[in-house]
Amino acid sequence: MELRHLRYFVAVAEELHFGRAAERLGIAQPPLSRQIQDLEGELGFKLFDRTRRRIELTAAGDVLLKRTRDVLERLEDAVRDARSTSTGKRGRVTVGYPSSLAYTGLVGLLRAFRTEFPDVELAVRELPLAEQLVGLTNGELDVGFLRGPLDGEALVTECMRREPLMLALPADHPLARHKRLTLAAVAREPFVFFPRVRAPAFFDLLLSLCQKAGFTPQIRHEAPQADVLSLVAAGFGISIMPASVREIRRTDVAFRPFAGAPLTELLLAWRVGEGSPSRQAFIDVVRRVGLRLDSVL
Amino acid sequence: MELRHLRYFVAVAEELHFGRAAERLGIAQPPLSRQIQDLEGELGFKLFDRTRRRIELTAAGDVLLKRTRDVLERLEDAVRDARSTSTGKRGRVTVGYPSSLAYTGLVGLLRAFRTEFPDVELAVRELPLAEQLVGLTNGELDVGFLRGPLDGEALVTECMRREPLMLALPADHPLARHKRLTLAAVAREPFVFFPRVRAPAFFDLLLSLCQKAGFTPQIRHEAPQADVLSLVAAGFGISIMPASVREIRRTDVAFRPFAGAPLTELLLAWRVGEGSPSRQAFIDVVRRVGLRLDSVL
DNA sequence: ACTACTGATACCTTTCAGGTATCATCCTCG
DNA sequence: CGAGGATGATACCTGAAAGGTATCAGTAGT
Repeated sequence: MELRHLRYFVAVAEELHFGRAAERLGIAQPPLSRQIQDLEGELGFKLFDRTRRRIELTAAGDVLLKRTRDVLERLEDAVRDARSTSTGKRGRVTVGYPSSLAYTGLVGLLRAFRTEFPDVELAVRELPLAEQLVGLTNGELDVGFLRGPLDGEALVTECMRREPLMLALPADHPLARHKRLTLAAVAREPFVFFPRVRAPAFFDLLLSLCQKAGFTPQIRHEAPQADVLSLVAAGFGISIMPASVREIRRTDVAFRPFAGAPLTELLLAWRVGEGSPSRQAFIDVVRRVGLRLDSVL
Repeated sequence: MELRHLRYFVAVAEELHFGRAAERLGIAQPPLSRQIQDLEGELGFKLFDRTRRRIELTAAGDVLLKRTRDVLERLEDAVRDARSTSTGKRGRVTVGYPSSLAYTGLVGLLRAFRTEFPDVELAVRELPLAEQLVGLTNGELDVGFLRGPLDGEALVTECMRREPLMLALPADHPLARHKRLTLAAVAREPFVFFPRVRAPAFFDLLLSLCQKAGFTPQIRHEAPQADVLSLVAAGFGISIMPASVREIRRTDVAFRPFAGAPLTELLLAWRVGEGSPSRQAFIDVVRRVGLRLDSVL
């Protein structure tokens, strides 16, 4: 049995006239008769009573007609849905992001995406860089925002934002009086960093900065990214962070530029090769909308 | 698009391997590849990512797979249901019957039918003969039980029961003392009959019986079939009824045979030509089980 | 680098859907 | 009641396309 048989059957059942049904289907009457006969033969029961001049549906034919209409309709829906999915109008995107992005652009971006693709399910997960790399590689994440540099992963990256690193220190710290600082000036201060495993390349970048300034930082405390700021505010030490973290606007932490502060890149990354259309749609929106700082807090 | 494409697609999607899918389908691999390509071409989007050594479903393909499985399943169900209908295992039968049958065989018959065809919907309607004829002709009734004689309707009939007519008179009527009567004996009694339009042929049969006995009955009261008995019981007059009405066992009505009482036939009737398989199943059951008197009251 | 495996391509064969001509039947109408 | 027209079925032919065989091309694993 093929869809052809079903389509023909529905046409004949609706017209109750082989000639008109054939015309509607754009074929001649004899082949239509034969296809219906073939269908009846395969099914093993009659669909039409051909007694008298007019044909009419048998009880079985009537049942099959109703059900077949439903089946054909569902099939059309299925194709429509699949097509929507193929153009990214439907689907699911899983996005990873570092904690620093929560207040500095992510919300506006997600809002823009949802406006344009309301039927795409969005799953956002705050993850440290290392876990994002794992997720992107094994397919758990479709895209990730992460801070460079990356050392040779099989990922496509696009730079979304370029910003200098800044020194973060308690607002009441003596050095906070200076508008600008040098790394050498804070060589003897205790530092608060995130655990190296969370983002080794970025961690090593910070270390090498200190090395170049002629010292090795005393790392007194480690904390998940989001909590580093609180530890700094509480006076446990100072830290080095991307400039956008200022946007959180904590009054108990002072951000100060320092000499030789490198630019870091916030990257949008995804696995090479074909991805879901929804992923592509998300990437397109990010490219178009960018990471405008959210006007919150 | 044909079912073939869908079946092939499901096979490939499940195996994720053209070779194995082709083997499972019993065809060679190249035609399978081509059919999938054709399907993708017609749909306008890719169903599989063929990057690397292994193929995998695209997001759209995944959507289509789930939906297609559902569609194919529903189609199978539809065919199964239609087949059940074609063999009378499913469907609907509308049965007409005269009020006299309610206590004299119908219940047992319906019980037997329901046991054998639990999925066939039964609609039974108590109808006077005239309305049954209309219903049988226009298709509202599939089968009808009715009392002969019939004058030349386009119906197939089978005699289910043959029984004599009897005189029905109030239990306390003086004539009720006799075991047997003659029509002539009741010539001067008032009669209670049903309205002629309800069953003209049967009505005329009764009239002609009286004529042959040498009198014209005084019809004092008319009543719908079921109520005739009550009027007789109440002493409004006497009536003539088929013997099986005795089964109602009213103690206030006496039934007496009379000389020259003709046999009447209770017929099962249906319209000529192909009917629903359910109708045929019903007729078969009636033939097999017959109209055994119900053991009720 | 070589081999084995996978899907794609090229080309041929065969099947069958669809076309034309015609038949059988039944209904209608004079 | 006979003629004509309408309807679905049958017979037979043609062409598109489904399926087969042989082979290519790319990749992974040794």
